[in-house]
Amino acid sequence: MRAIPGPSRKRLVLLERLLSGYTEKTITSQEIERLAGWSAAVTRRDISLLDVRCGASNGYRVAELKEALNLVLNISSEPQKCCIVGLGRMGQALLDNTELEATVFKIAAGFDSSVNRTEILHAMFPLHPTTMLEQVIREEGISYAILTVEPQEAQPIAERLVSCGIRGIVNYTPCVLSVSPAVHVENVSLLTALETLSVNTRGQAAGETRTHSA
Amino acid sequence: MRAIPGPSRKRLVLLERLLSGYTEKTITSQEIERLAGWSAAVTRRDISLLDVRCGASNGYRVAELKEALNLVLNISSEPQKCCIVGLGRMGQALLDNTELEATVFKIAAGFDSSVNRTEILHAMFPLHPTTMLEQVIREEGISYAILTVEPQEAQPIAERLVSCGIRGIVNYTPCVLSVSPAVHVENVSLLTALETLSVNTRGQAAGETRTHSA
DNA sequence: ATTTGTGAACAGTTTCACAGCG
DNA sequence: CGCTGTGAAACTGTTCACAAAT
Repeated sequence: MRAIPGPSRKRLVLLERLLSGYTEKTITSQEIERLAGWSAAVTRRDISLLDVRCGASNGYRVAELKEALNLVLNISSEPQKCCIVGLGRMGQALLDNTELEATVFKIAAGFDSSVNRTEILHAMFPLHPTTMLEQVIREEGISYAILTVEPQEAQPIAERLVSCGIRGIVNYTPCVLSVSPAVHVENVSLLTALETLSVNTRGQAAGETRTHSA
Repeated sequence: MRAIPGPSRKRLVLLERLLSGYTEKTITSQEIERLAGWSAAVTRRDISLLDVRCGASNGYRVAELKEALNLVLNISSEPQKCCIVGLGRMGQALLDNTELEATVFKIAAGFDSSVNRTEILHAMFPLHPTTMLEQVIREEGISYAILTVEPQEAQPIAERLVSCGIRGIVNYTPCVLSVSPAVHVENVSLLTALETLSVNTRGQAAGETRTHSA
């Protein structure tokens, strides 16, 4: 299978999210346009990148689409282990988040530099002092890190995460992380998001009828 | 001034974040490449979209760059009002978040459908039952909403937010919101972010030496 | 009749390469 | 000499429009 271009990747993730709550048997590219906000043509292109060809005329079979999406998004096979680094307000809010319950993503560990916190807090998975970071990530085979530390810790911790082979970081800090090109970073801090919303958009660029980014 | 193309917008936001913690007087496009992960050439293009021309030779003057970025990101002038809708775990974590303290973004109200919560919780700004949503947003002139409600509430609340003229939504739910093209949505749910990291990237698309998205 | 899948045209974005400035 | 700023080229991504499929 070919590599999926950047913009399509983002849309395919949103399409997976969209279909997860969709109960009809089939869906047309026009219906996706209505629900997701990007053009039907672009959806047909995106889907043609998958290896699904559901014939024609009555739209895509939802079950088949979901399967193909799970495959390309890597969320079909084994569980994927994550860890939370930083157990302040935000980290704690994510601790008992039910959002990942029915998914392949499993939180396997939590870290904080305050031993106090790691001993007092309760979770469905073990909490460790940050000194154990490298050891636990390697032993558990953790792929993704959720970064919820204080800003001044963000860059040094990111470097440690990269050094022990993490594959991607969900960055809840407003810092820009300098990491090896091999490691993916998703910036999801409130401030970054608000600034992105706030950008002057007098005369939007083509193809951007609706701004929709993951 | 011309409209800023989509990809440049995202990078300019990250550049602003980057410079906020940068103490040198000047910065070169090569230094930005090292820190942010995209090419120096693309940075020079991005900056040329701003109306800064800082001559040549010893890099950009950081102060001048910051000013131009604040202008184009709309974060120079008056405070911009936000509200939090949904005061569960995540909403509460954002309540006393210090992240927005030194910024133009001010949280002006919080909403929850449980009156219990709005009465028990403490914040620097008033908390209201969700029934008051439209009235408070209009009266306060709130521009942005931070959506931290339960998934089943996400779409109906989004529609109410749009109907009372909100300009953008930071979406902490894993739902794809169907809203008018005029309203921007930033999807920052943990699940969406993890799925984006997880996408098969054997053979990345060009220009994507590092994945960096807001 | 409706909707997919795709070649071809178009539009947007990045890279290259270098003239010109400090 | 190093670095910016930018034409021009290369490339990526989107839209159009229609033949094929059901």
